[in-house]
Amino acid sequence: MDQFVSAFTNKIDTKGRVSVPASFRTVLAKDTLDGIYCYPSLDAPALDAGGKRLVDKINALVEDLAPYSDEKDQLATALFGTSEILSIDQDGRTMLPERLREHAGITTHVTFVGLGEKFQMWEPKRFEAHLAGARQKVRDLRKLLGAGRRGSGGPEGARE
Amino acid sequence: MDQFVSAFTNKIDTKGRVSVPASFRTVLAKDTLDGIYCYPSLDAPALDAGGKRLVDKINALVEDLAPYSDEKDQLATALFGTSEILSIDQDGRTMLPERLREHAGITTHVTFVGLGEKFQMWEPKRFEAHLAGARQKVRDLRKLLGAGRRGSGGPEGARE
DNA sequence: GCGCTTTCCATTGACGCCCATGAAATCCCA
DNA sequence: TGGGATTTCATGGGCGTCAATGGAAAGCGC
Repeated sequence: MDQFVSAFTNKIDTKGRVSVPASFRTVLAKDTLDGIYCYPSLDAPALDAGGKRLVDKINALVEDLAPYSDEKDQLATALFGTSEILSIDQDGRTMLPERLREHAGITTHVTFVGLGEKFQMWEPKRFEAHLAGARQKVRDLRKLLGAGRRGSGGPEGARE
Repeated sequence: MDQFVSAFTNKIDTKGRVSVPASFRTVLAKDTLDGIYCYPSLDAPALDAGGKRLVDKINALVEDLAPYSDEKDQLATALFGTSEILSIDQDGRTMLPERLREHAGITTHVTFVGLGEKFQMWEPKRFEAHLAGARQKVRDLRKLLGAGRRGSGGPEGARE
């Protein structure tokens, strides 16, 4: 598997370490830059994270802009300036800097959420709320799109 | 990693020395001209800095302009004329000349901000404000960019 | 000699590396 | 197919190393 899938909640220990879910580590190993590329989500109290693929994507975005343009510097500031390369120790744990923890409101536990080519880290309670909202949105959307078909309220195609 | 990433705030000591963040030093070491190439940002109260790659890029930019044109002279003056090569001592510290500190309003602390191929130095408070603006701008920008692609919620318009 | 700059050394706290433990999942074999 | 043995994972803690910072010592010009 080369995608981040499913959700896991792990504990932050007294030294500030958290285990990265084993399955995520496997994905990162194939896509690595020797660590986790991580930055605050722009519009959610969460952290976006991924491997080299994610970095390449961001680089492409920035490279597209004219050199020495205001936009380029601003984009680079918002992306690279707020990012961190999180190292993973040999036991598969990482440490979240204060700045990142604060953005996500993370204190004692972290929920890792797979989103395919990247993943997010959430404060567990907040993620629960976020998920509930997201699922409601999907239900609404489906009503509009798939008025003809029916899965009714049934099987959850998502995670839980 | 061969890019300047993340942000660090370090202190200027009584002798005017500041530690260059270790991760930046690593990048510079691979890209070195034995020091830091540094000049006042053109449109921000900050300092732009980098290694050989940055110098090459600036050269290319200048060379692109018509020979003997006013633009070329002006750009060359604005960039090269105000630049400095900052040395790094064996403990990884450098010293900012008065002229540069003044341009950025730097007094007791310096925030080093990675922008990928180069980095900037800011007075911490000013950077905070600048960052808030940059993030907002990127949010707006993304709405524009993402509007054309996949129906709204699709993953990866940019990030998030 | 005196002030200023540059090199070297010392401190402290953070982080990486190593090993240990216990729980859960997996495997294996009767 | 069931149950014990083995492996994988998440978590805890001790310890050495390195980075950031402060201060002392040594070179240089006036």
